[in-house]
This record gives sequence, structure tokens and C-alpha cells, in this order.
Amino acid sequence: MDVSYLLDGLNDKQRQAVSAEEKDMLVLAGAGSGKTRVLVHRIAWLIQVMNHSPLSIMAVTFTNKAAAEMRGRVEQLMGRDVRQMWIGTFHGLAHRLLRAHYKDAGLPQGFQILDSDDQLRLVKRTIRALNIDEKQWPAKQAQWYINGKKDEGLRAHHIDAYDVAEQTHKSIYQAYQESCDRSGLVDFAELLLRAHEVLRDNKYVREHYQRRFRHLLVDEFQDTNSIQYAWVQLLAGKDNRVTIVGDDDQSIYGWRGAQVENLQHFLRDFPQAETVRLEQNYRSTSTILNAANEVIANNSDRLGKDLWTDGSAGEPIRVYAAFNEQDEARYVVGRIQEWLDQGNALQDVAILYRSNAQSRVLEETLLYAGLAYRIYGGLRFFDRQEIKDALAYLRIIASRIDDAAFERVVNTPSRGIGDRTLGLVREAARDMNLTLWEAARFLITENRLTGRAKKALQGFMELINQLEDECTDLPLAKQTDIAIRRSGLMAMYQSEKSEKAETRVENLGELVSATESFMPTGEEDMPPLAEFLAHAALEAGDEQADEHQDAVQLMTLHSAKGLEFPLVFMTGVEEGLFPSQQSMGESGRLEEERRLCYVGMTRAMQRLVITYAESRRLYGQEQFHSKSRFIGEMPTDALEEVRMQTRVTQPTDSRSRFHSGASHETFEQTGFQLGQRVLHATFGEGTVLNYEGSGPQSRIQINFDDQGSKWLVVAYAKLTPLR
DNA sequence: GGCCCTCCAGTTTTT
DNA sequence: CTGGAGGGCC
Repeated sequence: MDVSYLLDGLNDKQRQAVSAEEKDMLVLAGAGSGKTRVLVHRIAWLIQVMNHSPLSIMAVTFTNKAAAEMRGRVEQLMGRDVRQMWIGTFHGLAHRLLRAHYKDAGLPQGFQILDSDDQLRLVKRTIRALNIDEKQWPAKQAQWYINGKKDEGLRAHHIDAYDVAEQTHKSIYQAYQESCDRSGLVDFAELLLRAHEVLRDNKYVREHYQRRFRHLLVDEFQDTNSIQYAWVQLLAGKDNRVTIVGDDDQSIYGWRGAQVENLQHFLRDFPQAETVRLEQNYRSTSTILNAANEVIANNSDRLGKDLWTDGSAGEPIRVYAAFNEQDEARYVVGRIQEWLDQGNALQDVAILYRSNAQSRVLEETLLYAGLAYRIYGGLRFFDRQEIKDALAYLRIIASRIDDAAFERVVNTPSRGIGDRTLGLVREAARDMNLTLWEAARFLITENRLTGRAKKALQGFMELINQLEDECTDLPLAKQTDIAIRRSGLMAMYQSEKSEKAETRVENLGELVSATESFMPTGEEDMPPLAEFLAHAALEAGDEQADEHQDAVQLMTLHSAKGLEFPLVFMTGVEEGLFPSQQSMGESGRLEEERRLCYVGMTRAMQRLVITYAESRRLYGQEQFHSKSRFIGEMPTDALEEVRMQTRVTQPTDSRSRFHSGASHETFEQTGFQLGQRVLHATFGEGTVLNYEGSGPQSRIQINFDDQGSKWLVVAYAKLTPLR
């Protein structure tokens, strides 16, 4: 068979990785070096050339998007259906494993997945049930604690609690887990932990999968946490080959448990592994690439990589020192308009920022300029309230023990089951170690409720029972439609007269369409409904925005990872914002910020623009930041510093920040103007921000690069104008 | 049940 | 300054 097409168009290193003999391998893949291509070709190579069955290969990614892309490209390359292949996310594959071995995992067959929102509610209820002060022990923190422990592979009983905080959190963890177990609920971290435990503790299951998967391929390995690493080790066993792909310079998720160290651990634990470096970059101009290289060179303990390109130098990186965030946004919009005038498309532009709060001013300015934009990271389809309500009905129809679903819909729409009644149900459940459904049934049969409450609760339970009787044999879409209508959910939103409610009605309609077009695979003998519910939990779905509209893309630096754009703006590149204030104390966290900077820069293909604001309104207060150290780490000859293009000579509107008593002429008599760079004997260089008074007695506010902002009397300050 | 008030926090996100 | 959450009140 002619397999040369598998190597066509690859560079030497890529070929080396694709066609390597069967061994463990670490592919250190720099930004834009074609790593997905290598992974996909490697899989095809193992099948076509090494004659492995597609069934014997497992490929793992972090996001559904990446998994879908990989699957699509493998199919395209090989020209055949590879549906039976295990390509998926860690969570998706763990779920698949637990479905197949639910008994070994100690789970009920119909176990449901708890998303983080549901998890938080359940943690909150647990805290209340334990009579712990919610103010002192916020549910968010407890949730964080629980997930952190699970990510480390720890159960509550593994934890030695030495202080009150740990003891409290431990007991919340314990009670929360009991509650999950009773209700057949599995949170995201639990999927991984439990799948790991099954593999670890059950020789039969472990050996079955070890015999099956001869090759494991893991993408974005720098993002793996401890439990994921342990998972890979277990599946690899002694005899199977592991290929990991990653880039320590793009590790930006340490704060949520990712262990960059896993790259080094891999080399330790798989000593035969060969390391292949993909260092040729096919994305950015050499100017951009070199600047990014210089920035990241400031980090220590790197595995080491030198990205290069044989592309052209392109244009310099523009650095704009904005007066404030509005000025920054105006500048960005101006450059976008210039880009459009040059015949380019809006969708090729991305505006990146460190924190979501920064998007507002950018949005307003884009809106004002009439430029379409799309924000990444909005509410996704299956995360919407009305969709979650509808799914909760489907869940409780499928599984009465699902307490999270019970809580969610027992009184939605309201049917007179208030806090008093629910309190009794929860109490009974707690006292007798029952699920909420069982407790409700108990209270009814034992006549422990007032007439009205009893009737209401009974009505709800009969509704669910009836829905099950009527629906189970119907097609999924029909089931969903009936559940939405008979439950009164649809009517509830229809009766509300607001735009929001209208959208919700539409979304419910769309949910029915989604179930119609959903194609169950029947894997692990899952009924279509169960499969759809898992799909909804594991893949929250895209945002609804028209993805294909020609629009500027707005997103955080984090969500830009893996993407590329011809024109990239990095905004708010200021000390305190980026690197963020919180990360400036610790070198490890600062280095992660630097990697984030590296990730941002390497998103740009042709043109990169970096902006920072001398002053910025943050939390209702004017703050003065100096430009980020990361800019200082870039080679000066790669940069073209742009400063205050439009001279500010008039207050622009009534909200002007300028002192009203003085005119600009008198200000200009001092010899300085806003935005001007000046040198002070002791404070160093800075930028003129504001002034008050007139003539030589006037005071002038300067944002010094190193000292922050200060007010000085012009007559005494001995300022030297620069430029 | 819904409205209004106060209080508080305030990177980054996927599953 | 904002948004979200919780508490109090009709």
C-alpha cells in the first residue's frame, strides 16, 4: 500500500514523530508547529503502516472541540469511518468506561453527571444540612476544595485534617460525597477519580483495557493533573506505548490543578521515551516569533525549545500607550478600520484581554463604530436556566434518585411546594438516609404533611410517574416535547411577557430540535435519553451566537489558546493587570503569566498590536499602572511605539477628567501637554496624566514608570520633556 | 412569589 | 463602579 501521503508535506521533525518506531514518545510542540497534524498522521500511520486496529488506539484531549477536530481529521485523512475508535476527552472516555463498568464502579446504571453549577448547589445544600455557617465557609471554596482533592486522587477518608479549615472542608466533602452516592450523581472530577479507581482496583477491568489499547496518545499534556497522569500510567501498563504532545511554555492552567511537571515526570516514568521537538513555526512572522521567544526566555526550568520560521519578518509589533481605557479602545477600533480599509476581513481580527471585565469598554466602542463582534465564553446552550430545567425533568423521569434534579424542578413551575414542605422532605431524607424522592413518598404515606402540601407534592410525583409511563417508549424528541409541556415549564415561560422569556421559549423549542437531530451511538448499551443527557452534561454546547458571522473575536488570553488570527490585539498589557496583581508575588505564578503572554503573542499571524493604558477605571477607581514588564522583555527593534496619536487639546465631553478652572493654553504655558513623556531627576521617566491650576504654580500629575503616579508642582519639579 | 434593598467581592475555564 | 446573592417585606 502506498502510504507516502502520510508523510507528504511534513518537515523532518514531523516525519520523525509520525513514522517513529513503536515506542514512547514526547513530542514537544511549539506554538504553531503543526502538532495536531502530527498527531493525526501518527494515528493514521499506526493503523495503515503498523497494521494496528483502530480499536487498539486511544487518543485523549481536553476539550470536545479538540476531540472533534482530531476525529474529523483522522477520518478525512484515512477516508474511513473511525467511530469505534476511542478518541475523546478525559472526561468523555472516563464516562464511557464507567458506563461499561458501572457495577465495578459501585454506581447505579442510570447514574447522572453533575455539572459545576449543580455541584455548587449541592455543596451549598450540604453545608446547610450540616449546620455550618455559609458566610464563614463559602460553598464556592468548599467546591474548590473538593475538586482539588479529587484531582489529586484523594477521598475524604484519605485526608488528615490538622486545622479547623481542613476539618470543616473535609466533613463537607464527606457529606457531599455521601449525598452524590445516594443520588447516583457523579461530578466532573469524580468521573476521573472513579474511573481511575476502577482501573486501579479491578484487575480484570485493568487488564482488559491494557490488552486493548496498545497505543495511547495524549494531547496538551502540560494541562494534565495528577489523576489524569495516573490514568495514563495505569492504561499504559508495561506493554503499551504512550505518545504525549505538549508544550511547557503554553502551560497556563496551573491554577486549576494542571501540573506542568507531568512532562518531566513522563520522562522519568517512561525512561525509554524519545523526545522530538517541533520547532518550526508556520504561523507568525519572524518579528512576532522572535519577540515571543525573547519574552519566554525569561522563564526558568524550561524544557527548552527554539521556535523559528522561514517566513518573512513582516511589520514591527505596534505598542500603543493609551491615555485611558477609552483611548485604548478607540485606538484598537481605529486600527481595525484601517485593517478593513486594506481589504481584510473582520473575522480575522481578535482582541485579547486578561480579564473579562475589560471587554465592556471595547464592546461599547465597537458598537459605537458599528463593527460586529463576538465574545467567546458566554453562556452556553446547555447551561441556560430553561434548558437545565427541562433536562432536570428528563433526568428525574429517568432516575428518581437524582436529588439534584428533584430540587431543581419540584417547584418549577411553582406548584405550591414551598420552603416549609421542602424543609420537611430534606430533613426526613437526612434523618433516614433516603433520597428526596423516597423521603417525599415516606412523608406522604405516613401522613406527615398538611393537606395542601401533601396534595402538591403528590401531584408532582404523579406527574413524574405518568411522564415516565407515557414517554419511555417514545422517540427522544417526543419525550422531551411532552416533558416540557406537561410539566408546565413551557407554559410558565410563555405566560411571562418579557423578551427574556420569549428567548427561553425559543430555546426550549430548540432543545426539542436538538434531541431530534441527536444521533445516539448506542455505545455501552445506553438508551438514547441517557446518552443525550450525558452529551448535554459533557458538552455544554456552543454559544448560540452566529459563529459564521463576519465579526471581530473578543476573548480572554486563556480562551485564545489553540487559535490563530491574522491580526491580534493584546490589550491592557499593564503591571497589575497583566501580569495580574495577584500573581506578582510568586515567581511561579508570574512565570505562568509570562507563558500567557507568550500564548497571546503567538496567536498572531501577520500583525500584532499591544496596548496599555496609563490610567484605567477599575472597581470604580482611577488606577495608574505602568506598562507591563513583558513589553520591556521584547526586543526594542521589533517594536514600534505609538504614543497619543490624537493630541488632547479640548475636553471631549462633560464627563471630562480635566480640571475645569484652567484652560489648556495656560497649561501649555508650562511647556507640557497631556500624554507627554517627561524625565524627573529622582522618579525617572513618566507620562503626564493630568494637571490643575495654571502657570508655574500649577500642579501636574505624572505616572512614573517605576514609582506610579504622583502630583508635582511644575515650578519645583525640574522636569525634562522627552521627545 | 416577586420586588427591592444592602452588602460584598472583584483573574483566568473546561469538563 | 458593577453584578450577584441573600434577606426582608408586601
